[in-house]
Amino acid sequence: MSQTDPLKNCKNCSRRNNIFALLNDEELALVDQHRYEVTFNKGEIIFKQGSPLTHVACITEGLAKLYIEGLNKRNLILSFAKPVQMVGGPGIFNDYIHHFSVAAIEETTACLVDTRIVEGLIERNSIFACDLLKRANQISIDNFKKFINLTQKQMNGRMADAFLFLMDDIYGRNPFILTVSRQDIADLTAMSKENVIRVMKTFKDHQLIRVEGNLVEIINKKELVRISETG
Amino acid sequence: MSQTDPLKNCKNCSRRNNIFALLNDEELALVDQHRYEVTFNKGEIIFKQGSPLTHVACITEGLAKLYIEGLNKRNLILSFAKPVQMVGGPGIFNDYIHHFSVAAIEETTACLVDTRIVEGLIERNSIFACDLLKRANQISIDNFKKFINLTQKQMNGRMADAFLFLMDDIYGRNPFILTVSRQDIADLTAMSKENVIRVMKTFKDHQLIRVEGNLVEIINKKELVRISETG
DNA sequence: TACATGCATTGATATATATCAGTTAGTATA
DNA sequence: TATACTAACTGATATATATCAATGCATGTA
Repeated sequence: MSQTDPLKNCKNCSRRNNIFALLNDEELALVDQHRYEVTFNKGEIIFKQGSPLTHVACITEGLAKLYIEGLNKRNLILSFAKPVQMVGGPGIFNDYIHHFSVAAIEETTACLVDTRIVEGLIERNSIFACDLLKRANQISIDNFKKFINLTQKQMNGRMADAFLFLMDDIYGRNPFILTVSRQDIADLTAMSKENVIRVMKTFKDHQLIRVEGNLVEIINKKELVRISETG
Repeated sequence: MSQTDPLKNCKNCSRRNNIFALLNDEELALVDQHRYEVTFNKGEIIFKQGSPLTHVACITEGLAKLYIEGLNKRNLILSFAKPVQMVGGPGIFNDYIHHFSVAAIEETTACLVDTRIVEGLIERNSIFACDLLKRANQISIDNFKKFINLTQKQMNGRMADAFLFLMDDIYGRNPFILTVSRQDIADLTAMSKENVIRVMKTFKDHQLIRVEGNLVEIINKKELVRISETG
């Protein structure tokens, strides 16, 4: 499955985030010297909400979830991170605290880069800074959509959204192997896991999706989009 | 009410956002040359969601609401902007579209600054850029709290939050004159206006708040905080 | 004065969703 | 093999919340 790519250094890395193309060789070498490549087992925490923010992560393999630990042990999944996404934290330039947790859903490899290095680059390379600002803005825009999803749609609409999101943005293929649990989908859609199962059943009964174990296929995308849009 | 401050130019402006202190005289003069001071009547739209983003606004007087226009004519208020807040838009560096609307709740004066000027400053002044990034990050952090409020608390908790927010962050005094409508509070807490009224009544009955017309006083802040925290 | 308009309010009702209790099935562990 | 454990699933019930319909109460307007 994975290539025989040694990921030896940032300059030749085939799994690096686009943002690093904005750095010159010297800057890239600096990043390279201050990164740690770590592989996390399924279920392991990469960043823990409330802990000091010392590194940002660049996911090179696997899949991780970004989630807020909320009230009464309930979580809210903000998003997932797959290769080659960068998972920073809004704590940068602020309180240097992680404001959400990140955990590996599958076995996940990440390069951890010292935030001080990132900050140095922001200060000396304005193109890099602009790109980070652009990314922060894009996350904001995505959050607006999520706000409407979660507060103005009911369960069917939220679930339709979730499946379209998983297919298009996370797994990027149509029959896909669902590596996230029902509870994760519940945390993503802000509903109970029981209702996740129930809505999945109605989607199955209405021939919108096909579910066989962990294999999920979107059969009627058009209708799912309609459900997602009408709430 | 308002000072005899002519707001003549950015350099001497007593109502300018802290971020402009990071600019030198030349940069500040550039901003000054490309700003338009406009007063909006109550109810008027300052920025309209979906329209091109050409300017950012610095509120110098009054109060505005930032809201997403969602499904079925329902709005979600993200936040309010009072003096001396800057209201940009995450569309900067992205699609140059407004992703939320901004409307005056009271008569509101704002300086509109060309985004191209702001972008130029970001590129040439890294301290300015870092501060903007910091602000974008802070908005993200605030949004996380909002996510938990809206998805994991029920009506009483959300309303308690709303009143504490209005007192502490928006009006900044205790008996305060509520210039936002019941519908606005509904849009802020993602509930129906009828239920806003009902919960306000129970808060009144339990001696948590005092309401007389538009005048609201928080009587039992401690209990409101408790309700907010327990959901 | 009479009328329209918009906001605040109230009560009755419908409904979306969570919770609880329990079953099943698959997987790991002793 | 037996046991424990977790995740998936199901049905019954409780409850939070929205919706609907109506009323009052301002404020402005013909």
